[in-house]
Amino acid sequence: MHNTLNIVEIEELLIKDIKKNNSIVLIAKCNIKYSGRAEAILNTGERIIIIKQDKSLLIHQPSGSTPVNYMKSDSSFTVLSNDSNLIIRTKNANELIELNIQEVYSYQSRHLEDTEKIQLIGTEKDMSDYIYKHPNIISKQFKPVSREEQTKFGFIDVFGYEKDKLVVVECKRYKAGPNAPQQLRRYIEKMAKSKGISPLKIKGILAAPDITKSARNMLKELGYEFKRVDLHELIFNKKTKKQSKILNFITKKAKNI
Amino acid sequence: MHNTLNIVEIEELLIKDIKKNNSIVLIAKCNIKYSGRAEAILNTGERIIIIKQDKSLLIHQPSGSTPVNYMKSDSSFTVLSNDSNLIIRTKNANELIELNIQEVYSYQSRHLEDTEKIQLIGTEKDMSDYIYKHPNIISKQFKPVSREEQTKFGFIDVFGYEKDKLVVVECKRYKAGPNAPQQLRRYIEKMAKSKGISPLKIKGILAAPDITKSARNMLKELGYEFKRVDLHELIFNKKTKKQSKILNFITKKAKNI
DNA sequence: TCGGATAGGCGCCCA
DNA sequence: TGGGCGCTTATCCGA
Repeated sequence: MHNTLNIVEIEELLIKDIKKNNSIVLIAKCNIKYSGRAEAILNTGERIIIIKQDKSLLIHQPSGSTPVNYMKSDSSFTVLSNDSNLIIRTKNANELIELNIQEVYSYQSRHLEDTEKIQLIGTEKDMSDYIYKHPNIISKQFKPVSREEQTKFGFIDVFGYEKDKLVVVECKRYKAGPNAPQQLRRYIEKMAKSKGISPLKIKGILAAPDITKSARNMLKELGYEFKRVDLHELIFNKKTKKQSKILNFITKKAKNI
Repeated sequence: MHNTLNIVEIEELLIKDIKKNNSIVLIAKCNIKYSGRAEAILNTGERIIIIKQDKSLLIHQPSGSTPVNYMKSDSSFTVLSNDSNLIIRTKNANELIELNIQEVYSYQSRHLEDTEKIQLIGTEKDMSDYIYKHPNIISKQFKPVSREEQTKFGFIDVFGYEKDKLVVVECKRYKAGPNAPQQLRRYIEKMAKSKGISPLKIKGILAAPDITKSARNMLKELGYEFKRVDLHELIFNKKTKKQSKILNFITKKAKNI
């Protein structure tokens, strides 16, 4: 039997740390009820519980990368002990979690200082930027006009023309599925309607590294084109300063596990 | 200045705990590089780092409910110390995270026992089940035939007929957006094509608690119907045994924070 | 394994 | 605040 921490002491710590806007990590045996957008129960097991200083709650099982239960930031917390159990009730506008803790194996808290934001390269936005700057990968005639713009027809990744024909480009970072041709169709039909022209007058291009078979069929039936564009390849073949800095992983002798 | 733990000791603990398939939680100051499906850097800040026993990695900033960096389960871990820094390198097939830890404020580990799975009620599947069992909420004539079935036309939520007219129902748990009418359209067109009939011969119904204005316009243009169905209301008005058990939250006097 | 779709999705941006 | 949409989406389920 492992050591477990005293429930009443943990209760005091929790109340103090939540008030002080500290982040808290518990390792504990608990069961959970959730009521809100759906209803859920999770029977007793050992989990990692995080209460962040923004008043969000995360409960993680020992496997999987998504939390099994969670609450958004700015939730309110109520703590009480009951015989040998510790109950944490977390509420926000329409949701409620009741965490019933039987045993606490570890309790850690600290106010965390972190003002940094992640810098991410290789998103769909980067892909549409790339196409905007290198329109020849779409076609020699393609002249882009706008990118990532919320037009009155909808949100179009890259928009431009070839000679006198309008062109709408929809980008996907990964293999395009059946939703992609539909999205393209929707933008084109809205644009055609708005401009009072036939949708057939607008060229649709789906730019993605790959496409599923049924999506390809759909695209063909709709009269649009698939253009293979693999952002990852383009980045690796033509590293910018930004990327080369990121990719410059230090390599040293290491203890492999 | 807070106490910080000895980097070399932490290195030893990490190697031991990863080998022993323990779950590990660190509170530490670190910076992070990621390379894989995208490229990312995150400069130094104080974070919560979790290495789960399934060999997944999660790094959480002090706010927000999604991890800022992460790796899937079954990744491999390499630990090394370098002057006063601890480096954890996590790899899987196509991805790499390098975690450079400057200070460790807390280290906890334990093998967690948890065989439970969450039981969830109120999903879209529950909604299509409900419609299947209570077809009158769609219309008096509606006779459902199948639900949640991967037909050769696609994955249709509820399928049936009214007298001699085919009916396709698409369910959304919350307010339907512009994608919903398109999805309905896609299923109906595929079905029409497959059966060699006109899409106009098939009735399309979008069942959802609400719909955005532009989605409503789109739906109208396509000749489909919106049917307000709010699963949450239905569940609350007509609690089943399962739900009433879940919703039976213990109410006791509590210390509000 | 791939494909298709949901998610208690989350988070971001923009009207 | 709501709408629209990408996400290192993750996760589930079926072919």
